[in-house]
This record gives sequence, structure tokens and C-alpha cells, in this order.
Amino acid sequence: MDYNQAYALNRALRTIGMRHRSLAATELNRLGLAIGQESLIMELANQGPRTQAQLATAAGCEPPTITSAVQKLEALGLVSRRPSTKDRRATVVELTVKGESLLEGLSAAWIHLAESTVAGLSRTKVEDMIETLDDLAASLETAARDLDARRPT
Amino acid sequence: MDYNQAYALNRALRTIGMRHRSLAATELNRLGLAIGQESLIMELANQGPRTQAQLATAAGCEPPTITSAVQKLEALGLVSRRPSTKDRRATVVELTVKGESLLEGLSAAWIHLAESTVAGLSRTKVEDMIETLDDLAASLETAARDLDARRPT
DNA sequence: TAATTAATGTTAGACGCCTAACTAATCGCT
DNA sequence: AGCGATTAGTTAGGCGTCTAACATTAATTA
Repeated sequence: MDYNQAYALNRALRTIGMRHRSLAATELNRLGLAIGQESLIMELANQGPRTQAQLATAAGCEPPTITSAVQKLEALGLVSRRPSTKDRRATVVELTVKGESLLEGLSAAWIHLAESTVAGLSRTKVEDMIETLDDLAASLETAARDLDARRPT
Repeated sequence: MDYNQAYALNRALRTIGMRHRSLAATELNRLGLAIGQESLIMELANQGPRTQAQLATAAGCEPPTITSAVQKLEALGLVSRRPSTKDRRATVVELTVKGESLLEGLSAAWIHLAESTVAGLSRTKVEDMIETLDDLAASLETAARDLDARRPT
């Protein structure tokens, strides 16, 4: 690949990441949430109670990030924690009633975010966009996995 | 747009942002740089000496981010600062010789980053990917602009 | 010209995310 | 059965980014 293509690709991805994150943050602020917390709430809503390790895998981030996010969600009363009965190392996280009451607003906010994200597209259909982004997300996941498989212990 | 589409879109964008940023960070770390600094260096290489306000606009971030990034680049000896002669508020930032010596490695790293980003694509050609991402980046820029135009003083 | 408004850059403090280092518990192998 | 290796979670400290508040200088307008 030549430099101009690489530059264009990386630059587009940088601005996409920053802008989408920023729009997401303003949507979530209206609900009293910070960015990152939504992915835990949605995962708990979809899958039921999960350990923090499962949440880390689902959210694609590292354990310390989960520790801190769960602590804050617990302080907000949106989530509860209890020790796992089967594995005494593990902590099971569960949505509280108050947490579930957020789900409706969260869905609306997420639709609004997606709509403003694609509102200004000039030559791409939304279905094609989603298709393309899924392909890219998968490619980046394998690139990331390959990278730290190559990183020794 | 229905919720499932919105969820898929937002989720793909979240992972794309996180993974690409993370890959970029490991590339830059090899050069002794942190993420974000590369966009200033590249802008200075492309456009010549710039004020911090111009750098903020080009990088798509806020003035305090530039202040801190420029301070660190200056401490590394990659960049020099001098007061503008025409506007006594402004600071002009310029690449040093040591900064220019990084450009070659930076280009190589950026090509490598782009290649690993797209290496795992299964159903999208690179040219189409760039086209689609440019469209999306532009859409998100206008969404962000509209948002804080709506935010009053 | 004088007064108001706008722009440049800084500091302070917050956020999410990261890595490194650690404890405690479980797993795996001999 | 026991010991080394792995896994779950936490703490400490770093990064880039943001907003809010501020001082300084420039531009606008009365």
C-alpha cells in the first residue's frame, strides 16, 4: 500500500473514532452515564448476570477498566455485585431494577447516535456502511489478537 | 433506523476506534512517540510552521490538548516554539531537524498500521474501504459541527 | 477613541483506557 | 497429593482527551 492511501485511511479512522466517541459521550451524559458504561449495561441486559472477566471480553477492554466501571455503576445503584458461588475468585455483576429502568432511554439514545452518525452520508447506503464496518471491525480484531499473541510472556 | 442496526453500527464503530487506536499506539511507541503526537508532526511536515490554533483545527481536538502535546514534543526536542511576530497572543510551532529525522520512520509505521488494519478484510476492497470511511468521517464532522453550533454561549 | 466582544493559549481537574505489579484462588501435571 | 502455571480481580500510575475558568492580546463597534 502506498503512503497516501495509508495516510487517508488512518486519518479517516482517527477522526471517525474521535467524533463518534464524542457524540456518544454527549448522548450518554444526558442519561447520567459516562462513555464505556453503556457497553456493560447493554451486555448485562442482553446476557444476564456476568462475571467481570466476561464483561471485559465482551467490551473488548482490560480488567482494570472493568473494575473501575463496575465500581462507578454500583455507586450509581445501576448494578449490583456478589461473589460467585462456584469460583471464589470471581465477582458476578447484575443489573438492578434501577439499571433496567435506563434501558429504554439508552436504546433511544443509541438510535439517535447512529442516525446522526450516518445523517451526512453522501454516497453510501446505511446497510453497506454497516456491512463494511463489520468487516473492518473483524479485521482489526484479528490484527489486535495477532499482535499480542506475538507478544511473549 | 431500527435498534438492531443502530446497535451494530455503534458497536462496530466502538471496536474500530479502540483497536485502531491501540495498534497505532504500539507503532508509535517504537518511535518513542505517544498517540496524538503523530498528527501534529505530520501536519507540521506537510504545512510548515503553524500556530497552535491551526494545529488544533487540523488535528480536530481542543486547545488544551495541543498545549500539552506541544510541550511534550518540545521536551523531546522534536519541535520548537517561538512567539508569533504578527500576533502577540499566538505561538508558532516548527519541526526541528531531529523532528524531521523521524518522518521516514513515521511514514513506514503509518503504512504498516494501515496494512495491518485492512489485512483481515474478507469482503471489502481497500479502495472501497477508504472511500466509505471518508464519507463517514465527513458525516461525523458535520454531525459534530451541528451539535456544538446548537450549543449556545 | 473607548468599550465591548472575540480569539490565543494556559492551568486545573475530570474521564476512560492502558500497562505493570500484586494477591487470592483454581487448574493441570507429574 | 502437591507444586507450578494460569486466571480473577484490584491498586497505582501513566496516557490523551475533554470542559471550565482565566489572562492576554486583537478585532469590532459605538
